[in-house]
Amino acid sequence: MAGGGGGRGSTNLSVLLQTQRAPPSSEPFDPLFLPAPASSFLVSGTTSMLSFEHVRRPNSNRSLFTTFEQEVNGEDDDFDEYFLQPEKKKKRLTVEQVQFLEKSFEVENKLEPERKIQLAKDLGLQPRQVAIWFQNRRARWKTKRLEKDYDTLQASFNGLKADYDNLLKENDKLKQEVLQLADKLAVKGKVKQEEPPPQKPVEMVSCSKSDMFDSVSDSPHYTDGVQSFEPDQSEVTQDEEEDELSKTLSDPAPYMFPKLEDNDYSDPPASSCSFEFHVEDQAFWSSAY
DNA sequence: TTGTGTTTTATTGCCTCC
DNA sequence: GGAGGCAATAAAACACAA
Repeated sequence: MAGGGGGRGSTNLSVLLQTQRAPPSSEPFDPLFLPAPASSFLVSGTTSMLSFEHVRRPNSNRSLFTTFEQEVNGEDDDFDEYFLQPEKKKKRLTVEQVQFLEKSFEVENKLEPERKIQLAKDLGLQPRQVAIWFQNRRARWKTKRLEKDYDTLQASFNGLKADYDNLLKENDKLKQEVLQLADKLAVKGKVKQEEPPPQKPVEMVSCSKSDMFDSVSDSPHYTDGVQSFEPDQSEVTQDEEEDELSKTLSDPAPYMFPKLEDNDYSDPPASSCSFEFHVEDQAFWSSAY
């Protein structure tokens, strides 16, 4: 390959064409910057280069410039032996060339050989230059992508960290509440120890109540095939209620009725509780059969 | 004009794939 | 083993402040 030297061991071309923009008037004419047909430096039908800038690389025997045809055909010549000039190592591509390459890069950031040659033809560049441009462009793209990925990860990390910090604060707050409530409980416990101990802890009663009775309505709810009903509590004090509950727990029979089986149409049991068998329901039962 | 930092072009050496 | 890709690097070209 042209200029690559080093471990590439490729085409070993020695003559490179200068392919840059039209140089300042003080510089030699740059033939390849013009569209191929307009390039006047090429002797028709040959690959000879007789009138263009011709320089060597510092650490290579290769000239900076070669014709596209030479690169493609693998030709070389010894003209560079005669055209040693002050070094002009690198030239920037024109804005138009770069824009063209950028558009091509957007389409596909890898370069197949055919595409490389076509681009080189279109731009008046060496295929090697096109390849180098794509390589460098990929490197820049990769760097930018890494920066973008880093920013994304950083933002994600910041968000998660904020969430984590909030959770820590909330956790601390809840711990404080737990401690305060525990303190209150301890104080209450001391006070109650001085009084005669209650037969059943209040917590247990309330808990049992909610298990036994629907907290929303006074009507009984049906539990696992057994109808239970709530006694009229209007005349029951809390102590009595606890006693009743104790009874319930020890002997629930008085508060339970056998489940109505599908074929059991007997009247519901009369009782003094709030469980009522409404007239409409009776009509329903009688009409249903 | 010059010093300095950045960008772009190109080289080199190594690696992988076919 | 050759071709091509990539990372690291050199160095020219460029931008810009002082």
